[in-house]
Parts: sequence; structure tokens; C-alpha cells
Amino acid sequence: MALDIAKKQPSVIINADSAQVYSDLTVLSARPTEQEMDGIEHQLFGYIDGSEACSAARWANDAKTAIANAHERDLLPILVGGTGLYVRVLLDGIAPIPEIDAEIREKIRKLEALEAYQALQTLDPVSAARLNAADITRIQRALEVIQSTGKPLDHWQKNKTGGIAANIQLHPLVLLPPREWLYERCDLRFDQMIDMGALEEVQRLISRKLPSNLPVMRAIGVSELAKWLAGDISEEAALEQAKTATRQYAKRQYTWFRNQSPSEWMRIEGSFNNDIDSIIETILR
RNA sequence: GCCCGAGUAGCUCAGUUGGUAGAGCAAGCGACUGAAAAUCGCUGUGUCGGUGGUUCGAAUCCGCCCUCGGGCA
Repeated sequence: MALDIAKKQPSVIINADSAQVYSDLTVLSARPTEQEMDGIEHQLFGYIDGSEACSAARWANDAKTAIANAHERDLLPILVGGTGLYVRVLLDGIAPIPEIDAEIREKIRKLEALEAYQALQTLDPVSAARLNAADITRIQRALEVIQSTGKPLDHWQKNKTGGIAANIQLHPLVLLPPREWLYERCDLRFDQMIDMGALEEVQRLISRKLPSNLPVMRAIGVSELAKWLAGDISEEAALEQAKTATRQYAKRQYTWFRNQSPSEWMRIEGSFNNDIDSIIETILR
């Protein structure tokens, strides 16, 4: 659909997907191929090495630059992707929390959920009360913030900075296709990834021996295909697990965009294949 | 044909000495402030293979039948 718009007016397509930013994930992140890009400029695809961890704040910053750059050149920036948090941070901004000390972060990420939670209860009881005891990601985040900055999360989160919503004219479009149709496409997509060399991609990634907690290593399909390559599970099991994970992710996107995006954002529920032109006209109006 | 084992949620299986069932996974719904393709919360689901019997009461005990494994001939 972005391509249809791009054909009507000079555009730049900007990635808003947290996995498609990594250079190591071409096939497995379903990044558009050269052919699919069809000569149209694409930005923020595969631009970060897998040894680094991107973040919503970093991406939002990069996207902001890309958008400004497009505007300078009189091009329409089209953001495409499914990472709701990234788009939210771009539009609304994020708490201006200083960089976390690398050693502190490393130490905290080794903690078990329970010990991290107990530590948080003493250091930052407000966050501990708000978070679920098993929510390891958020607990570790709250913990590294209090330990590295000396101030608790809620102190920082009173502010949000850097959002561009007020400075741009947004034409949002949320696609909520029929669930069954979507799930079939998820399954089909993974089979196609295998045909396109997903296995080789994972093999290459494994040979880099990167820490398993990096975002690249956590992308859907990586651990499943790695287990297959290692002979721990069968091909059939690997494909099934990867497809299930894909469907579950699609469901989470559904929940996010249905409930987290502003209700005034235009959304298309059900199939939309037939009237792309009129949809485009509506959102560009 | 005979012997043994199994048949319980969509799947894999628990289920004490009889009191009409429960885990994990899947699924549905939800949360989401620097890892978000991450992380987490809530919620069901059932002719307990069928049938007849014993019993106040059967997933549980008994008979017969069906299906699937394995063994013997």
C-alpha cells in the first residue's frame, strides 16, 4: 500500500519495525527485497548491526531525522511497520532518561526475576508496586534506572520529550485484516522465508556468537531455526513453533493498534484489497 | 485368535482408598515509557471411547463392545 502511495507522489518509505532495522535479518524480518522496493527510496532498513541493541528512543531519533530530510527534499515520508511503541515514541516523545551505565545494565540483566523484583522493592517501591513480579523486562529496566541515575522511573516519566506529533501533519492508517486471513498469511510467510534462505541467515547469525539476549537473537524464527540446525528439534517442530510465534506476535500487534492507537486514527477492519485507491485518497485528503 | 497397555480440554498428559475433573502448551481477551518480533496479566474450554450393571453416588469397580499401540501364535 505504501508503494501505491509512493507511485502517486514522490516519497520515501521509512521503516518502523524493530526487527527490520538489523542488517543481519534480511529474510527473517521480512524486509522488502530490491525488487519489492521497486526503485523507491527506503530508509532505516537493515541499518544497525546485530551486535548492537536498537531502542525505541534511538529509532525515533533516526526517524525524526529521516522525516526532516524527506521534507527538505519535498518528498512524502511514509512510515511502515508494526512496532507500536516506536511510533508512539516518535509522535509523543519519551522520558529523557540518561544513558545507563553499561556495567550496571550488564549486572542487572543477569538477575532472576525474583531477585530483581526483591531488589526493586527496596530501591524503588513505587515501581515495584506498579509492576508484576514476573515482568522481568520492566523490572530490570526500573532497576537499572534507579541504580544508574539515582532517581526512580516515575521521576523521569513525568516528562516526555522529543515527540514530533505537533509539528507534522499525520495521516494515520491502521490495518486490522480478518484474523483467519492474517494467520494464514503468517504461516505462508514463514514457509516463504525458508525458501528464501532463512536457514542460511540464521546459520550466519549463529556463527557470530552474539549474546543470546540481543534483540536480533530474539527475533521470531531465530531460536526455532537455530534449534533445528543444532538437531535439537525436528524441521516440522521448528516450522510449527516459528509459525505459532508469528501468529502470537500478530495478535499482540492487533491488541496494540486496536487499543493503544488514538481512536481517531483511521482504521480498516476486514479485507481491503479491493479499494486501495479510495483508501489512499481518503488518508491523503 | 489370545495376552498386555492406552483411550480424560484443540494437543501432551495428571487424576490418591468411588463424592460428576486439572496442569502445561495452544486459543481468546488485555497491559505496554530506552530489549517491544521483547515482557507480562486474566479467562474458558470437557457426552472422562461406547454401552449395560453394582452403588445414595462411577473418570475411578464389574461385564460386553469399539479404536489405537505392543507382544504371542
